[in-house]
Amino acid sequence: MAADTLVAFEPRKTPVQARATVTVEAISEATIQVLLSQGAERLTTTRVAYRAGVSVGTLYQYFPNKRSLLFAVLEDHLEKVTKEVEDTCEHARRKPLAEMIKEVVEAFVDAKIARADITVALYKIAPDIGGLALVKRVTQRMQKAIVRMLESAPDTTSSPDEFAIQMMLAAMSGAMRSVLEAGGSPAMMRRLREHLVLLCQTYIAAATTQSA
Amino acid sequence: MAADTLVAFEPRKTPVQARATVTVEAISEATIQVLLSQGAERLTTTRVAYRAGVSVGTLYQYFPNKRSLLFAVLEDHLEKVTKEVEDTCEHARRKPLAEMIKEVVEAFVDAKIARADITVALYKIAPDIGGLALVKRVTQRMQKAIVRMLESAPDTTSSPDEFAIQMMLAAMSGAMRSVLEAGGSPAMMRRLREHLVLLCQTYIAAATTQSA
Amino acid sequence: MAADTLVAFEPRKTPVQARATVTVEAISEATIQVLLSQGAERLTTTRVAYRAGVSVGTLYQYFPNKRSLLFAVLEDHLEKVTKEVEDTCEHARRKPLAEMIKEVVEAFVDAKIARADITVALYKIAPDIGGLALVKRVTQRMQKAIVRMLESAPDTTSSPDEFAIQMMLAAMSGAMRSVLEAGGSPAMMRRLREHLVLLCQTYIAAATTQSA
Amino acid sequence: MAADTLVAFEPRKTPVQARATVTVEAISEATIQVLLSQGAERLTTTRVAYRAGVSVGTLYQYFPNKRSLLFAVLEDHLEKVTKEVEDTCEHARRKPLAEMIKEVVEAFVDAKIARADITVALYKIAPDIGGLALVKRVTQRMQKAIVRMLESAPDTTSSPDEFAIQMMLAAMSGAMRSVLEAGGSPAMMRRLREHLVLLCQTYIAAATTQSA
DNA sequence: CATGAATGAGGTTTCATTCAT
DNA sequence: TATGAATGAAACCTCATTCAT
Repeated sequence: MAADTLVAFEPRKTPVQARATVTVEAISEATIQVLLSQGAERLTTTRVAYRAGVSVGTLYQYFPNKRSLLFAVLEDHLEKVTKEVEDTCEHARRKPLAEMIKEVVEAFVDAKIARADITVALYKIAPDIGGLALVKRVTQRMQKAIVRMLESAPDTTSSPDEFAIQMMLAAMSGAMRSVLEAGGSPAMMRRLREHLVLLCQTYIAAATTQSA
Repeated sequence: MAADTLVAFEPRKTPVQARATVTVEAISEATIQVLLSQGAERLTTTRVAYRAGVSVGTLYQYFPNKRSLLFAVLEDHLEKVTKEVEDTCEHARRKPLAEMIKEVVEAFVDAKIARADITVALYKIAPDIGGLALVKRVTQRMQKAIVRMLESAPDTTSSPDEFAIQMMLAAMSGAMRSVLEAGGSPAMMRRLREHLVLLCQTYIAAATTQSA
Repeated sequence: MAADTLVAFEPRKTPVQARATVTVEAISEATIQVLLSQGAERLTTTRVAYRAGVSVGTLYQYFPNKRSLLFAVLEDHLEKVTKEVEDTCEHARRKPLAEMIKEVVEAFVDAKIARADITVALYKIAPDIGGLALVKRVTQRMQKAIVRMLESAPDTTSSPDEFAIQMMLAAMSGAMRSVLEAGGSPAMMRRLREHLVLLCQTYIAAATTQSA
Repeated sequence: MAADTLVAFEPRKTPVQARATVTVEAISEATIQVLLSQGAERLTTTRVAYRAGVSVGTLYQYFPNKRSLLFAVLEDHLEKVTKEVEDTCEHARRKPLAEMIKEVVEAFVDAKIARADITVALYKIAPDIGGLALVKRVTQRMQKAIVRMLESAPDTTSSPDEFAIQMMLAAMSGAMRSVLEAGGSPAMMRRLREHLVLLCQTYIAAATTQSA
């Protein structure tokens, strides 16, 4: 499996019968199960199919190859997290800057923590399937949502510094990753949440001031 | 290859002879070359040996298995970065807090950027070889060095918040990773450097104040 | 797919209804299309069905298995060529020997060239489906037709040498095959046509004389 | 297996140790054995390796893929036949035209008959491995050899008609193929031999006269 | 009758590792 | 000690065929 370009890994066949939809769902779910229980190197298409209760052939009816399967699962996960951040941005419009940052960071952290195990599992496979392109895509979506939100802030005049937002996102996800991969305790997670809010708030405040 | 426990993957034999040292060096170097030129999935022991100008058999004389080889390379890389951070911490003692942070962050960023390609390549293999344990180890070393440094700060009274330092390290490496993996331009790197300094300074300042 | 014995691979059900005939026709046509556009190894029943605009299930209603499908297509092709040769033989009765040969050879060559691409495509699948038996069958039909024709020749006394006719057919189809597979140009084809006439005429003349 | 272009299918590794040479030989031999005993569709790399008494891995050390294996075997066979024709051409120089033709045709027929089973087996796989290019190559070699031979003929003035030689070769191999595939008896083979000589002699005589 | 989801045996190929030379 | 030939488990993926809907 080589992580090539940003190819679309759409399911090879769109399920038209109800049965098929169930099957696709089962396969995706099984992929996560196997990933969690066996690890990335033991994740084989055969095993996934077995876990999903279908034959390998069936798996390959819906996913042209292993990468597309992993890609779909990763995409699904990132989509959920991104959606939550976007929604939060929408909700937080017109609130004070600090509050905005707080809500976004918390939404992000909570989304990741809620799916902690999947998140960690996906970290491992992302490089193998060109996850970078995907990550870039959702990062841009989040950035755009945050920019829109910040533009509605009542207590700032300058337009938001896009680079700073990128930095914030990078720091935020990077820190999350480090902690999640290290397998932090719930208590740890709570402190992480608080501190990440603080970190982002102070940074954005400083960056905004500076670039103003 | 499963990322099991924190087993030591020390080279099987300590090279006492000059020739052996050269060989080990050549193999390590070849590993990086292959990793960079062919990617993680095309990194085979045979290919590495070929690139190093030795036979597979010889490779296995110095490394009991593939993981130990990759482990050694990763360890070497992390060691260098960590050393540089530690040295910088030593040098920066008794300077003002902001200056301390600046120097440490810059040392870290510069070390990573100087070996950008290797760094990115190693990101990909780390999960496969239990790189987490290694990362934890060096993170602790850096944390300890930073704590020692901060304790010598003339402009703070409270002892440094260890958790905050962890957070800072996590944010710092996480942000670096995001940007490096995205393949940022040199200009991007320069801004990254500045902003990361700013981010860490404001965060540590805030965290120190808060926990005081 | 093993090329077993000379089993009849008749379509599983005789299409009594018009709709069925259309379907069978479409499937046969699709088979050729796929063969030409994708090659023999990419010729799958699913693909053929898709190209024909029906489901695999439907395909299997009319052809018990893949071999029978290919067999039918090959049979159809050979039938057409053979028919043309037979008709020509009928038309050419009582003409001078050389003229007879000329007409038969030209009929054969023209039939093959008119369907050059199909001919070449079928060469590839014939071995896989026991095409030999089929070829033998039509060769015998052509031989018989030629014998009947030659018996009506006004300028020979001896009855035709059956072996020589076999040889002629073998040489004729073999040469055609070589040239078609090599992808000869139209100009090449024209010369081939002339020379093949010459070759057969001289050979038959010699063989007739000799065996007389 | 797609019959792509005229790629060189050289063994991936040139055997340097004596053991390796033996292995390559065994694999090639086993390929023919399996082809003869099991047929083209049952010819799998696993089976070949097993028959050769080595592991699949070993097979793939010397042949990068299945096609290259079959290609090598086909090449070897064609080489032998071609060599025999070339040698015969050399020997037959300065003899009368009819004698020349006779010797060449007989050399060709004999070479094919001596390896009848292999020849037939190879007919089946040739299309799958781009055998056409190979056939073209050896055909050209034989043509060239024949031209050189004919130029030394004492009883002709005009230089030989290249197209006619091509035709002769096509007819000759085509007829051989038809008869061999039909599984002719030894008696049949003997008559084939005689008649093919006659066919070629008369044709070349006619073609030479005509084009003169 | 038609559909298309499901099957699963089996094929090709890779590659970490061993061991006789 | 170095070599590189040999191993073989195991991975990915295809496709002819069936059968419930």
